Amino acid sequence: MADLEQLLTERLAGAYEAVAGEPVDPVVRRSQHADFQSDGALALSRRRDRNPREVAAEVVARAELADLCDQVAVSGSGFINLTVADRVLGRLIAELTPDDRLGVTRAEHPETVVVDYSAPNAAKEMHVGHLRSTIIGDAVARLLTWLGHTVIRQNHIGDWGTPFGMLIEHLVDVGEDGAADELSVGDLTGFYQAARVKFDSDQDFANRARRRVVLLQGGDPASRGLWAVLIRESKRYFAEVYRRLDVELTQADYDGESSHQDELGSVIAELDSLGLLAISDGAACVFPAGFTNRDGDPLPLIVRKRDGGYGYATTDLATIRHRLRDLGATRLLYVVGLPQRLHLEMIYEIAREAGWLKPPARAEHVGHGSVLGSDGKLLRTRAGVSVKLTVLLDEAVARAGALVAEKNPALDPAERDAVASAVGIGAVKYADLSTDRVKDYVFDLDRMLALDGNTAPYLQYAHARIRSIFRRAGADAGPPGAGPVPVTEPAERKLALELLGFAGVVHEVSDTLELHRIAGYLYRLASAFMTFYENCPVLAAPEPAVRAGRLVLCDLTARTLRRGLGLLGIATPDQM
RNA sequence: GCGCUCGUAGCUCAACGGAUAGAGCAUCUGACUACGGAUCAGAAGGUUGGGGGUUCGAAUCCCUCCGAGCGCGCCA
Repeated sequence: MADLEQLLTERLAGAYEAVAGEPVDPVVRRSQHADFQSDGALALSRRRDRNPREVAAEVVARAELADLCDQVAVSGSGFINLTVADRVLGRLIAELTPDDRLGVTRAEHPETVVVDYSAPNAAKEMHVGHLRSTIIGDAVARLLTWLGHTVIRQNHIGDWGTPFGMLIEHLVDVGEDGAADELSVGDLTGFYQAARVKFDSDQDFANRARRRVVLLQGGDPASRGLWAVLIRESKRYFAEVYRRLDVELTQADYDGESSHQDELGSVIAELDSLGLLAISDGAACVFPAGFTNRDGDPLPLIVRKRDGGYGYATTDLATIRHRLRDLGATRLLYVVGLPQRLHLEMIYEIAREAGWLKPPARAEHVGHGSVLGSDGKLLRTRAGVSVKLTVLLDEAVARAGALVAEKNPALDPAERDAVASAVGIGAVKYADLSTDRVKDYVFDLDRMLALDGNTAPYLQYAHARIRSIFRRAGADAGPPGAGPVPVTEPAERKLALELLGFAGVVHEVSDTLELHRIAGYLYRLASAFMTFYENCPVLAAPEPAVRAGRLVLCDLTARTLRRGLGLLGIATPDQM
């Protein structure tokens, strides 16, 4: 089944082409003034030097819309307004009902997509700075997976580099068992800070740490063993955070910096053989085209430091080469904060110059803004450090729990905890995903957990209400009607039209990755349902056919909310 | 200095180049003898930071100025 917008577009496109002698685009979109509108006549009239209204009238006369639209009106300025017939809405809703994909077709050209997200640092606790990448990346991965793409999730954790010298030495000091105890309680920050303090205050320790880095990077087995303990404990901790966040990142998705260390030499050799390498101030650099520094000189990416060591830039190059050459990805998504834009653009450019990144493959920076505190600055604790993610989530869930206990005291405690988690975590995620991701936003639990407006609890409540109808209806709900669904009331029409719009939104977002458009859609859908719910009795409908039809609308709404929120990684409890 | 991102109602945010710029909160008015009032209906609230330009049409695209945040060679 084609979606409604598509159906109307096809009809009108034919008429436009007949009038114009050439294709006209765009043709049909949703409208506040009617169900749909077409503005093609305006552009066309300009090209033909004709009155837009006359052009529109001619198009309408040629288009065969009578079987789809009750009403086709031409505005004074040349807009064509389309009002879809009730029976058509009813038929399309009936067709949509048995489709468990809700009208969303799989991608015509499935591809291999790498989604790089979350990327916390090993041996450090996750903080609010990791929140957005983790949530956005997870939603992107869920969405593209559902559309039929082969999605490779990559958690590029910071598990390599100079800090590990001091961390390993501290591990030696406290003993492996002691360290495991210390780390397993999730106090990674304490462990890191203890190491840091010693490094800064104890000259002997600092020297040991530096030697340890050399040993580690030289492949010393004992050092690697100790390093592995730190990584193992870190991953254990990350897994717990991901479980709480309901984020689909697993052991298999780790692709840390350490996993590309063996490739660095070959990356540099390859760049050198291509003539891309230059020595500047003793460091091996690549100067990608189109980048300049503050003096207007070419801007280098340093791939080998003066001391012979490698930095993150080289690792990033090895990683992008691996993803393109070995994994065969054609779409690389870097879900990383906006401040890293320049660095990533340089990496992409070098990958192009090296011949690794070439069409149809492309790399996209799915950049996002920051999480701010109520003062409008980066969210920090009073002590000035980043807020721990677990602290943030604990508070969200606790607040949600209090809310649930107040609003629905009858819920048994175990159920209440599950709902509190779904609502609390959902609220945090939804707040992040419901605004344009390039903008910063203020972290405000009061607003996130509000029961009115564009929030997760509002959408979850709409879903729970529908589930409640079906619980109450019980067995006598009967099977969904097979025939056309009666759609006559304004509230029914509005709801039906929204339901038919899901596929369009999902496909649009799969391209732009503007997830807030899905959120906006779901909010409109939930609002339309709430209005319907107030105006159109379902179980007490005047006649059986209407009742059955309204149950179909309810069912479809619940499934769309559930699926839509599911794509965003947000749970939908049956009651709350 | 150069670059990136942003600037929309009192507040938080929407708006594929389309008509009269929409929601929620806060403010004011209404609606519980119907399926969960965690709701719904209505009112009021705007020179889309300023100024130019392109276009039949600009919050959106281009230029410029103002303001905010962030980047710009050996950290990640």
